[in-house]
Amino acid sequence: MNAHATSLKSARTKPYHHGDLRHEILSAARELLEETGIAALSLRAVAKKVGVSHAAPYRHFKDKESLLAGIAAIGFDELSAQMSAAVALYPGDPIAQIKEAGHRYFKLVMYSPQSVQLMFGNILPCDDTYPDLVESGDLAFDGLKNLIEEGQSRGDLKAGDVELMALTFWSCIHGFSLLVTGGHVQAAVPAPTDNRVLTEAITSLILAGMQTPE
Amino acid sequence: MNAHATSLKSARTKPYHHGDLRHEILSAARELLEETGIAALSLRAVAKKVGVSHAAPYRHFKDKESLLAGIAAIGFDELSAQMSAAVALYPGDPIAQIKEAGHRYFKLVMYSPQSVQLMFGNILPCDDTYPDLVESGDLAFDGLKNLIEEGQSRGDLKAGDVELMALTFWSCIHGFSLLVTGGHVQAAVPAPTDNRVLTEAITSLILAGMQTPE
DNA sequence: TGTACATCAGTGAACGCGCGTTCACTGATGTAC
DNA sequence: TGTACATCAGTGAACGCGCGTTCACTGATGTAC
Repeated sequence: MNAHATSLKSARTKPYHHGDLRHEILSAARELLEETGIAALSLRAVAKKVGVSHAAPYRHFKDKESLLAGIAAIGFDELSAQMSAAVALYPGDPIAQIKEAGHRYFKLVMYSPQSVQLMFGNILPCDDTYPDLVESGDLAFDGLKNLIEEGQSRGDLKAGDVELMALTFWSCIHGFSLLVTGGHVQAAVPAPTDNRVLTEAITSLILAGMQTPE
Repeated sequence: MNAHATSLKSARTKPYHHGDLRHEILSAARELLEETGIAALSLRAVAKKVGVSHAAPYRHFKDKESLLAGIAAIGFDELSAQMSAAVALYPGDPIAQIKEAGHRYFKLVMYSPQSVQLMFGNILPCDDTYPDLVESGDLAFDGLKNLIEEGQSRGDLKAGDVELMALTFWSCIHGFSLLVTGGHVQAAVPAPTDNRVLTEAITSLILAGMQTPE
């Protein structure tokens, strides 16, 4: 067995230096977060999942809250990416873009409800400690406002307070998504059980009040 | 000092038997919950706040989760009371009743966001362990559906799927309330800052799509 | 009315546990000569 | 290319802490006679 083989083997089993521990920690933490909930998420469990000593994360994160902020940041990035994708999918059609954005927002909440709770649930200090997070949230909201403005200028949407219309739409999708992940919708609405259909219906209903009559 | 005075004094300072410990525990727990959040709420802190040994709560609650369920139940009772009050305030006017209910829902979330999180946030097992809770949630939703049906039969609201309309309205108010308590609305909407006005505006906007044109 | 006794409600010590964080360390890596 | 050394990344033992829960107990209450 030569030196090369030895190094390969040790690399396979347990290299001392990890390579990309920060990202692996974030990734494992996101998985654990969704499995266990925010309250039960511990740095030690994350380190264990990655296969690293429980002190290792402190090389990459100041403390536990800083790790949580990192997770939230990824969530906001994901949200922003989904919104962009929705816009790209229906160029020049703001109504379709808004509907698609709503559906993607919903899917994101379904897929990672605990992350959303972390992003919007007042868990992290909102003030100034993590300015990036506030900015990310604002950016997503600005995107929605732009879509509504575009819809208005094209005559697809009624005139009206853009902020208010955006907030109403966001509130509705946000609330609906949380109610579904909270398990309160299956009980309330026996049919249709297909959430894709339900999201579509709700989105249409709320847009109905904003769209110009044909 | 006779026996009566002694008993009075000991009653004032520290009676052995408490009288209504269950309710006092629930009350203290609700306050602590709103102060510290669900994750940081501990049975020991509740007992301390009431001024009782940390084993005493186990006389009245099987375990911590059972106490949480008790808090949630109070929250649902409160919600139900507010909805009834809203209906009673505008007899025969379902639109006004719905608006008032929305505003009261919002105020309830503002006043006790952590309780709401406990009620709707999938913290307690939703299945069968606490059937009262599921039932309470359903009752509130049924009330809303009744209002919408009444609005439809009076010609104030458009015909349409009652479940869907109720769910849309609920989602919107729920989401808006959570976004406000999460601190995401002041940032997004600089004015109007008065949440009463904002709630009214949102409620009207969402109802606009459901109301019959005059 | 008084007494014995069962029942109830709260006590305080103790259990084991997992947590966040610190710290002196050690192994790996890269760089200057 | 080889060697010395600084820097970096991860280790594992240790810290103090607060937690949920149990348990034998004790003080208070109510009831039967």
